[in-house]
Amino acid sequence: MTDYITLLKENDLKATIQRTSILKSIKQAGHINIDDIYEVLKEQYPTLSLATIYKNIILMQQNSVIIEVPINGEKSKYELKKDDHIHLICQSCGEIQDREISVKTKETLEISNFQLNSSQINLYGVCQVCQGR
Amino acid sequence: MTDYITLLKENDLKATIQRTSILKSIKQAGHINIDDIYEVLKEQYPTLSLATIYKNIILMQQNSVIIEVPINGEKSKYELKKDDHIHLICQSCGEIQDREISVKTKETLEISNFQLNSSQINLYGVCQVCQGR
DNA sequence: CTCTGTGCAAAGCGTTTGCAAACGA
DNA sequence: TCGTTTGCAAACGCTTTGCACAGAG
Repeated sequence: MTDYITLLKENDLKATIQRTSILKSIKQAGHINIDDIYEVLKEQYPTLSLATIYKNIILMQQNSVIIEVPINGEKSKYELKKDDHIHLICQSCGEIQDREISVKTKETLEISNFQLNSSQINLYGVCQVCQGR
Repeated sequence: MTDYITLLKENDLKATIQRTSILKSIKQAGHINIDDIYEVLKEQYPTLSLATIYKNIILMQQNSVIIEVPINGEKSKYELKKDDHIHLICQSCGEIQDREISVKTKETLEISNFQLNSSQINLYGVCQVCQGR
């Protein structure tokens, strides 16, 4: 818990129970959308409102604590901020796995005349578990 | 025009003026969102309704005539269907450029135990024009 | 103690739906 | 002609807003 408090303060945000809880639910799920955060947290905090989640998701995005993951045809999910990475999105079960962007891949993405800030790589397919069915 | 009629029929869709016009506006813009399609087309077809555009965008997506391009923090744009490619998204002017995915890049994205269907690569940065300011 | 954050309810908007009339094949 | 598509208006559902109260620093 303490680590989320620190994380928030480092990014100029007050540490409230709502915010640390949201971060906790994101961390636990890996990638999660707003409705699911609400479902998870309202058990523990029955008075928590969706509006609060929306406000904080926007805020924590602006302050680089979390990152939006837009997914084809679905509501965006959110993940804790970390270095750019690849998302393996299973079209069968919906699971999202993270993979490092290899040095080789990075090199091949250096495009002349474009000053690259961040990269978003989503690979859609079928994960190992679902292949075994 | 004829080519859009063919394109639609090849994909099991009736060729209506609304549909060919939508495709024309997408082609011309390269990447465009629904509101902008509406803005462009209502000049020429004042009775065209937003509902019709929504219905057809969904339909043409399902029938693989067009592709959705989800963009961080913005409304999705749409492009004519073509092979997977890279989007260079300028965070300064909003322009989107397409680039081929090189064979080298493709190779580095072959991930074991994942059956890859399609890839979505968005690179956010500053385009050449905007760098020169 | 002060200022920011929360929760609730209402407002706002983008998107979808139902249906009669128009249209494509 | 027959089944599909369109346009309109209403309905819907997600997201945002305003405000009084609670809570963090």
